[in-house]
Amino acid sequence: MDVENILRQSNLKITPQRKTILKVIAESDIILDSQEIYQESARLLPSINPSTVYRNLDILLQSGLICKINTQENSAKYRIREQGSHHHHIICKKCGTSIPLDFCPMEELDNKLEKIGFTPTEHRFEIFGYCQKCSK
Amino acid sequence: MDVENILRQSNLKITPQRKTILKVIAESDIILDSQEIYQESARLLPSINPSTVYRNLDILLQSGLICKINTQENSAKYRIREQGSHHHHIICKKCGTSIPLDFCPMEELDNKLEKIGFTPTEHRFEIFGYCQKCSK
DNA sequence: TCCTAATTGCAATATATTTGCATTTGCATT
DNA sequence: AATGCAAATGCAAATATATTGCAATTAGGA
Ligand SMILES: [Mn+2]
Ligand SMILES: [Mn+2]
Ligand SMILES: [Zn+2]
Ligand SMILES: [Zn+2]
Repeated sequence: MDVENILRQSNLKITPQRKTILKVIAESDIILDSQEIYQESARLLPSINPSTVYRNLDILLQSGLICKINTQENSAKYRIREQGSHHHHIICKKCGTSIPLDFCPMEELDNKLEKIGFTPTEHRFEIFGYCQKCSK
Repeated sequence: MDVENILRQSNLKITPQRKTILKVIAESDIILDSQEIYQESARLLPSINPSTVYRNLDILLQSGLICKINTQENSAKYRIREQGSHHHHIICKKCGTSIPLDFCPMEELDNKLEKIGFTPTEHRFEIFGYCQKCSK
């Protein structure tokens, strides 16, 4: 689906700025920080302002369209959140409910692993416990 | 072991500032951010300067005495790195080498899980791949 | 087309962290 | 114990990152 319809589906107003920002994030094959998102957006839409980028990152996050990754570096990174993409689960030991997570620990480790020369191929991450209903 | 000997073991000069900073991190039962580490250090050693805290956090990190955690919030958090404490592994599929990690993804998720009312009891995190030797 | 709330740009502000530099200090060596 | 010197510190200034108030603009439904 194209950026415009994705925004419509989330009941977000369609503005050139918002479309550009989401497009930049969606079409990047690497995770980007706010600076990079601003810079690339400004290349496509020179009049765009950093505040607009920050504000839209918040809105897109809240709408669940993007994910925020906290890396080793000092600025947060963002990536598109595609349904059906790689993800992990929280699993309730009582009722079996499986809640998908929008967080993958690998994203924070890629730098570190590269430094020690380790080439990851698979990983496993699962959280077990009790969901809200079953903890009561 | 006491803070002074830990520093000596890592060939770090022993200064009142460094001792205080490490003590604050070591004796806290929660992970602290740089501000909190500065504030608590300043309570014990009023003359200490924020720059000194930042510089020492870097040095202690490099020496492997503390771990840096990247949380959802805007500032990094730190905790002591105790040998034998909870940790995860990187595992080489060829030679079987198991490398311990000083990173636990749970630390970044505790806030998020609490918000959705999930009470975690166990978790699993493992990375598989090829170590430096075996990738060649 | 009109209306209104949402969005934007801009400048000011806030917060977190880094850096240059002069001074002080830990500690190895005499 | 005195000396020498690299390492560490304090301080102020600089950077980097993110937020906010406000007036002007704009999207999109009525
Ligand atoms: Mn799933
Ligand atoms: Mn182990
Ligand atoms: Zn994953
Ligand atoms: Zn863990």
